[in-house]
Amino acid sequence: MTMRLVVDQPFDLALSLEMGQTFRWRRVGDEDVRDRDWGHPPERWRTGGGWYSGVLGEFLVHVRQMPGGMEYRVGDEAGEREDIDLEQGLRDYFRLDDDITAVYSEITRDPVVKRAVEQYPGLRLLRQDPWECLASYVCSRVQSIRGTRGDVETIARLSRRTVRIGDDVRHVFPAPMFVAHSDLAAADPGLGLSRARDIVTIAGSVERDALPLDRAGAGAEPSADVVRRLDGYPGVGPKIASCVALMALDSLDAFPVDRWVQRAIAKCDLSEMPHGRGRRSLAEKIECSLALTDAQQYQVAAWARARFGAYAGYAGQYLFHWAEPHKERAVRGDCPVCGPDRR
DNA sequence: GGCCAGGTATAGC
DNA sequence: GCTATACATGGC
Repeated sequence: MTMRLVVDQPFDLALSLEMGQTFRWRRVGDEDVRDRDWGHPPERWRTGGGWYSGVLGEFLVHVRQMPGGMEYRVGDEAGEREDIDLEQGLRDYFRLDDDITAVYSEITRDPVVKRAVEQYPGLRLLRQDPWECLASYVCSRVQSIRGTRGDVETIARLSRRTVRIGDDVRHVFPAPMFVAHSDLAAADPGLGLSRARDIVTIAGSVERDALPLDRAGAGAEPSADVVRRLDGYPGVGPKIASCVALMALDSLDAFPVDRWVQRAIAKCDLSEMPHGRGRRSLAEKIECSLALTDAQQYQVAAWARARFGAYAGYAGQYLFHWAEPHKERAVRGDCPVCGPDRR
């Protein structure tokens, strides 16, 4: 049975699912979600009508965009559960109760963010499962989005628990316990030893104490504190910690700084960027795409909060997405201070 | 073969 | 606290 969900604000399903904030959605019928050619105008990649398959908690869901909202269908196991409010579950996952118009009016005060929003309207943050989000972003460490998808799917198979809609069979993402006592490195050689080891270690830690990933608890404190705590997991630094806080723990002002966001920020007015203590100013390092220290990433996040406001994380997602198709490599020799980029 | 990918940990200053 | 470097794998 297919059901409808009304969405009365900008909402681009394909963009929100495929841009690389989450890694387990697939187009139904395709073997894989292929990387889009983001450089083309939106008409080129907006699928409109195609079904997507994703696993939310225990359930398999298919969704597709329709005029005025979206349609969805679920597997039998979910259809039989009358205690589950699927529609509300989807509204929560897609953050449809966020007032995206209000978000836009906040973050588009910055002209660079404004351009990004105008180019990719309807890009939404998602509210992901914290443990899956954390494991996924450890996989994403210095890896392509495509490769990350493969690794996350391999971890999912560890649960050995499948759900299906028709021919579409997917795996439920395993609880930390399964991963903690698995040989992940053997299951996924492509993941690499260090990432596999970190994920297994984190799984054990979360199995013993899931409090750092508790959404309700995180909601009560400043995002900077949430991020700092996640930063303590092995193989997790400021960037991954910020991603989890933003995309799973409702810290909408968390601001992950990766290569792309750093490149995008270079286009912003950096006059208010703190100088930093190093030989080069923080602004210079950003303009020249030099590596930032952990402390400097936190300084940039604080700058972003001051500049973009309480929804700085939304601004960051638009900047991430906007930077990628431009594919401008770091400054490349025209930086008077640093010379050729060395990142 | 070289460069790149939604970074992090570590040694050395 | 900052800088440079190793790390591990696959795609182009």
